[in-house]
Amino acid sequence: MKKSNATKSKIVSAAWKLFYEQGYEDTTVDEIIAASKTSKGSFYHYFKSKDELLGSLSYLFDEKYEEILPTVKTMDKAFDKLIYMNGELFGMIEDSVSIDLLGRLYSSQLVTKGEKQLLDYTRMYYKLLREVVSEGQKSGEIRSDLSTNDIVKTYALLERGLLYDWCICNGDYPLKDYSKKLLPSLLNYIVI
Amino acid sequence: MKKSNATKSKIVSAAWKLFYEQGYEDTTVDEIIAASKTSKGSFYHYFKSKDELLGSLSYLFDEKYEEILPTVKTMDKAFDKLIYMNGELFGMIEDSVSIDLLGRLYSSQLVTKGEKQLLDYTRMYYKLLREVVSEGQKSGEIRSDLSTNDIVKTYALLERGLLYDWCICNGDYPLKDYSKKLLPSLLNYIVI
DNA sequence: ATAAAGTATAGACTACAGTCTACTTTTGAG
DNA sequence: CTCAAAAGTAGACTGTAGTCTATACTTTAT
Repeated sequence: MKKSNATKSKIVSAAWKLFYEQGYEDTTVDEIIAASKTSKGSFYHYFKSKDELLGSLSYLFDEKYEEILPTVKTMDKAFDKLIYMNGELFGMIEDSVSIDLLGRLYSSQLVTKGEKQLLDYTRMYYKLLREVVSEGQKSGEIRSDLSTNDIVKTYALLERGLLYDWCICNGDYPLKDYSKKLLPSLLNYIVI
Repeated sequence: MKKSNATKSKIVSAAWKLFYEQGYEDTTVDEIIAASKTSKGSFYHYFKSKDELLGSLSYLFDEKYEEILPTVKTMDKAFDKLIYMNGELFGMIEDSVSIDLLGRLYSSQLVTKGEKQLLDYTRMYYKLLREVVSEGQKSGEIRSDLSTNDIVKTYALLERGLLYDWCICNGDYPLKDYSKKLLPSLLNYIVI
């Protein structure tokens, strides 16, 4: 087990390098194992499929949330926090995530037999959302006749819907701006 | 061109039969052409890919809309029409569409190089939505500071979001009921 | 120390989506 | 009616994701 993490991360970094250089589809598993000097056996030991490797893209969202956490703490309205978080996330996605890879992620999460990282409720993404919503409920700003989890699930559903749409339209409109126009209206139903 | 439609529909019906019997993934193109007594050449003449064939599932939605059209006409509020249409559609999906196939459809539409049937704005689905929204705007029930198309796009986005979520959760909650709770609140922003 | 069990690596092999090339049938312009 | 272009059919072939079997390395238990 000693070398395990070394091998796994060699695979991961080679894969992401290739994905960004050539696109997901045009990168073969054989290329990944050649570039990382590993083998099919190792690759499929660590990942159920090529898609599962792609799933780690979800955790990029968490890094962003981690990064903006301090700023979020300084804001007082839960509603504003949510809008701000969405803006930062979508801005980051627009600027630095390949739409090909994002689309592949959303596509593969629907059919994968492996982990569904998008639904991993232990992720920072969900943790922070729960916190913000729960506080908003305590302060009376957000309705309490719905559970925190229900509201978080709905918020996540809306973000996924926006991202799904952006991907299926090949990113031919500005994601962050579009969401800025739409999300606040949609979220109105959670405030009192 | 005489036999063309015959061959195409032999392929289509064999394919759907097999998809429902064995699932999408477990049905091979070779099986489809064997069952339909056609050939690889024909298959790929009519469809860019196995996924494109799956795309015709979208048109099932249109049939439903066609079916409920008379009832919709009898209703007066645009808002009620939209909610009713959604209920009927989602009810039909819940009852008679395999979630495996729906998930595959939503998955493949994100990555297909072929037609994106979900975005085919000539479909009955979009036609009827445009009609309802446009009438609602004329009667002053729906806000007119947004274009009919923008509102229709948003409505479609929400439905896709709801369906994406239902698929990714493996259909482990009742789609129609869930939407009945959520959609009216979300749609509030389109009414005056 | 050594055996046994568990974990990791290797690469040959398989299954299947999709391509390619050659052939056949249909269409329609003159 | 003829014949050239277009549309359709056939199946052998290719590329690649994923499987399988064999071997090597690591850990734990006695």
